[in-house]
Parts: sequence; C-alpha cells; structure tokens
Amino acid sequence: MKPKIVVISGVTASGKTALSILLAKRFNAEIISADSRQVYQGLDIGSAKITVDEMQGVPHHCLDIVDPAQNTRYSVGDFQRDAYAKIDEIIARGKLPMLVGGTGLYSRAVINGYGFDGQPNAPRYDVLQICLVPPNTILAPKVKQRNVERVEQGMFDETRNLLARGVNTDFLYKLGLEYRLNVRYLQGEINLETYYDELYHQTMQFIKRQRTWYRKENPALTHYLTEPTTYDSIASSLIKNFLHIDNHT
RNA sequence: GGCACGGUUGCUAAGUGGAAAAGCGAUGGUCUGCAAAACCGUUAUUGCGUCAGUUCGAUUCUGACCCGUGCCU
Repeated sequence: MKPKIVVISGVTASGKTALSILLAKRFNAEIISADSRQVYQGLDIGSAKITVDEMQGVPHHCLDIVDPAQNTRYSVGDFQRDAYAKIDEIIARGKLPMLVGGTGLYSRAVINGYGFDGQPNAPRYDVLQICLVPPNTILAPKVKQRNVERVEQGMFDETRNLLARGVNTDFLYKLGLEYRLNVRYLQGEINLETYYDELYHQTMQFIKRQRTWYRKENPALTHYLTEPTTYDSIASSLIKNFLHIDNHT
C-alpha cells in the first residue's frame, strides 16, 4: 500500500500559500514547495516565496536549496529526487507530506512518478490533489495589486543584489516574468509604466497556460476549487475523507 | 475659414484595379531534466469613414460629405 500525500497546486495568486498553512496546521503536515524558482536562495520577493513569519511554525522543504550565484541548473529530475527524499522523511516522522506549488511539471513528476531517462513511470504515492483555479475576475485585481506591493517591498533591489552577487543576467532572464522584466527595467530597456503593463499581461498569460496544464491532470486524483471563500472547508473535508479511506485499504 | 495629412480586424499598422501583410492582444493547445520556460493552431462571414461616380471589376481612381490630427490667416 502506497503512502498518502496531499498536493496543493493551482494558478498564480490563487491563494495556495495561505490555504496550505491552514491545512498543514490542521492535519499535522509538513510542506514541500513545488516551485521552480523558490528553490533558489535570494529569489524571495519576485518568486512570492513564503516568509518565515507566514510559515507559522510549519516546516517547509525544498526552499532555498540552490545558490543562484553558482548558476547551476536545477531541473525536474533534481526536484523529484529531493522531493522524494523529503516526503519519505516526513512520513517516517509520522506526519503528512503536503506538496504545494504552482510549477505543474514539478508536482506532476512526483504524482505520476515520472521515470526519467526512459525509465517507466512508477507512482510512489497515493495522491489527493487539490487544484486552485479561481476565475480571472478574481485573479486580475490581485495580480495588479501584488505587482505594486512587490515593487514597494524592494523587488528591484533584490534583483540588483542578485546581480551584484554574481548571478548571471542570462540566468535571471531565463526565469521569465518578474526576474526577466526586473533585469530589463534595471538595464533601462523599459520604463516603469511598461514594466507594470508587461508584468500584468505576462502574468495573466502565464495563468492561462497553467490552466491549460491543470485541465489535463488525472481526474481521479484531482479536485478543482474556484471559490477562495470555500477553499478551507472543502479542502479540509476532502483531506479528511482521503486520510480516512486510507485506513481501510 | 484655408492648406496638409490621415480614417483598414479589440489596439498598433502594411498594402494592392481582380475577393486584405505583420505585430500586439484575445483564445485553444503542446509539454517526462533550464517549465513563471520553450513552442504550435485560430483570430477582418466580398469587409478597408459615408454617399455617389469611373470601370468587366474599387478598399485601392474621381467628386462631395463626415470625423481626427498638424499648420496657417
């Protein structure tokens, strides 16, 4: 019988972080971030990384595990390996592993047990995936507001510091969205107005791509939530049920 | 009031006497080692300000008119 894990995925700005903390505290879980940019140290504001305060004591894994100044490539395969290790540790501790993040490929690699290098796929866990996909009418204003807040929090300084620390321009550029635009802004290629405009549009386009991706998730394991005010109650009952069923199989 | 230029798809914008480029946006999709990345499809039902004329045929030529912008008295 495979161990159970809960996956919280979803579109940008859908509220994954806040929900994951509520659920983790309620179900005695530890969180593994499934985000391709939050694995890097120092990419905080631009990647919307959770702060220590926000963690409220819930242990988090797979954050800040790579030094971007090394300009090393961290790939899905690396993530799968690290996530497997953390999940197993958490299970050994008798707690519930909760994979949380918006990098669809990363979470899917764990859920489906992708076999890299031509190996066959071998799912290791029994999965319940809760996917947050609110409509754009809810997301759009949040994205706009969030962009302004992050700039005020010093997003440009953060990028400036990364560059000063020896992170390649190319490396940041390749990360897309925030970091790519930050670089372009700092280089004087675009003005602040264009910056906000592009960031907004590109983020909304990204959300569209994420939707396309999540639409294809295994329907047997995935539940889609579209209304933030009911995230907590629905997710809680889904998890309760999921963990309970476990005892009988 | 006069002169000049312009009026093309949601926006920007080419263009031709014989059934309207492109970019952006929008939208659908792809995805097994850089994935907030990298790609692909669709997107102006003879329609190109209005009306009339020339023509086998006009968005493309002519005239009038309407609208916008710049300049001038």
